[in-house]
Amino acid sequence: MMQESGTEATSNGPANQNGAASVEGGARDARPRSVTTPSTVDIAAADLIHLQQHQALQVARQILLQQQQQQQQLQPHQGTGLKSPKGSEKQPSLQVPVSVAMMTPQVITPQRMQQILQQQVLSPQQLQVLLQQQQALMLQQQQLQEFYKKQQEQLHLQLLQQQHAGTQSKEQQQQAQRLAFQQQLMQVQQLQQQHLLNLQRQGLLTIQPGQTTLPLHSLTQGMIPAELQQLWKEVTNVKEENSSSNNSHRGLDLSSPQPPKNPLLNQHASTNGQYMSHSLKREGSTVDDHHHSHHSHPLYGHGVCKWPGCEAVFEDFQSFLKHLNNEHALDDRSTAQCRVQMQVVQQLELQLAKDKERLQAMMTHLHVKSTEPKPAPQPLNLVSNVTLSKTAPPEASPPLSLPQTPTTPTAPLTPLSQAYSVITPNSLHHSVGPMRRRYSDKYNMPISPDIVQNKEFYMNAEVRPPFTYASLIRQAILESPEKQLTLNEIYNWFTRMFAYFRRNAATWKNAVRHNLSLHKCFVRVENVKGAVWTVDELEFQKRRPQKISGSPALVKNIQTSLGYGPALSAAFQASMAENNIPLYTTASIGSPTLNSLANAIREEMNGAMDHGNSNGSDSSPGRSPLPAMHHIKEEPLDPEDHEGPLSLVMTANHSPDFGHHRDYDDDQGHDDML
DNA sequence: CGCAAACTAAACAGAT
DNA sequence: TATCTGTTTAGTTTGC
Repeated sequence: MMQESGTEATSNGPANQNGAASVEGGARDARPRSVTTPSTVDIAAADLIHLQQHQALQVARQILLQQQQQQQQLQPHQGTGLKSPKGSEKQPSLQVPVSVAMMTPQVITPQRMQQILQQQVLSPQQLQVLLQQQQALMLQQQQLQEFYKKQQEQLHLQLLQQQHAGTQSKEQQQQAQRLAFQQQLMQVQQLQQQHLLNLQRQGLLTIQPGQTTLPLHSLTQGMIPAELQQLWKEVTNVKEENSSSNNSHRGLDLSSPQPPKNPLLNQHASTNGQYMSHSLKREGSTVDDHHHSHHSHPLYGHGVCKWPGCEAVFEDFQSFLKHLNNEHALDDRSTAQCRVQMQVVQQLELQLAKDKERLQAMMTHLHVKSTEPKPAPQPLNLVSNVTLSKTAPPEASPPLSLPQTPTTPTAPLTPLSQAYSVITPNSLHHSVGPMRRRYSDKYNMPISPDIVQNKEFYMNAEVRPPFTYASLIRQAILESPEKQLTLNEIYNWFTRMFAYFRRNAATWKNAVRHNLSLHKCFVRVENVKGAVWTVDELEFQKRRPQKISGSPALVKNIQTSLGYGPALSAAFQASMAENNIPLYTTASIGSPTLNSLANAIREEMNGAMDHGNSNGSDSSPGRSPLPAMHHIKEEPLDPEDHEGPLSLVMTANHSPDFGHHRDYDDDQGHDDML
């Protein structure tokens, strides 16, 4: 009885209602028959990014123009252009790219929010979404701050050390400077973009062909040339100040050729530029060390100098350091850059703050008490307090699990969101919500990449993971050193990895057992101390193909992924590497989606694809792979042991969503299993 | 609508 | 005996 899961059931559906657009379909390619998603838009994620970058460049150019104008007065000649398109520098005009003009960037203005609210009464899920976003924003803010601090530190160091370093070619510096601006602006924009994408993903924000809402506004609007000019002035002043102050310290600096211990640098040396994506530090890893810069020197990664505008490659960190000292000595430009960046960041923060306030107000208005007044990164908890009239259903209990809300349909998201999900930082909450029972097969893909990446999320959020039990069990087993686990260990894995499984133990444990027995891919092996379960990968893979061939949509997805996947991921990787912003790449927010995508693609290719459509009929018993090892459970004739196909779609967007937290059931939660 | 897959519940049996 | 582990069956939900 308790289960009554019944909960909602209903709703679901309407994934597409709001104008969600299908990213995939559109732009990227015209798949033979693209999916059904008719609709709307098609702004491929990649396009979005490009667009933004383009805009960012434009903005940067404008800024540069301003600066140059000023500089020119001082030093008439300066030349050389950066790689960027010509001319930009000389012309005074601040041309705004058409694209920018068209976009009329706007963020989610209060009005927009209102619209959303009005359109559909804010459903609990939506609220959750909002809350999550808010959290995300806060996180981002924090990261920004960190980043900023680092930059400052760095700057300071450089100032001290290199004050004396001769002034090298101005031109070089100028170039670097320009690029630096561009990159930094882009970085900031990306931040916003993330936010936006998240919103879009949630369906709260819809992008339509005609009207594209892009985050740029903050830059284009927030930072108008005039402001920048002002900034520049400030900067120059500061620089002077610095230089004067530096003089006083200079003696010290000179004495020490190498920067006084810069922890950062030292550490980096060890990593030697290796840029590790901490986003998911898989296993061991210390808890959150992502803060520690040692992970990645902001200016050095992948053996490349990350100094804006500089892409020099270095073998070792030492070389890089030299380069840094020589080529990027601290001077006006560097200082200026930082200053500008500061401003930009501030602008963004303001923006974020505003949105945050809005959210708060909204929530308050809706009687939702958010626990998160403070920007604590605590993921997912906010929601907990939502006071919904709903009674917590035994099953999904979380307050949120509410039944239906059109917006965050179980069915995960519209195509659009799916597409985006691939690109956006998954970490942020996929909207889960309601999905009560099962998520479409699409989510059954091999979760490994995904699960790992969202690990923290699932560990803390009582969100039902969008994977089938079979997938989860497989994951648990594969993660174990021996690739085998006892039933109890599997249980433990579930509870450890998913907050969701800290409750209703009887139910899901039963399901686990059921799955173990039912699916051929799980092989029971007698062991000294009992029995352990292993995974017959072949069997597991076997099932996937069926689904694919079966559903056009899935097929299409895969095809898309395959077709563009590589390109996309490559592009992303490049782009990420390029602007790799510690902010984004690092932390919990992680943007692993790209990796996820890549991994997913890889997996799919390996598995599913090869079987391809081959058999739609079913598992051919005959050819069943040799029993890999262990004895296979003898199942003479199982009626329907056909395993389910895990569909492999790589949509990364499961929709987990925010967490409800544990406060709820904590009490009963884990104990049962433990 | 039918089918297949997944989920939930539960009965049942053997092992501890 | 109680609990755990495994197997099965049945009913429901969901997506295609």
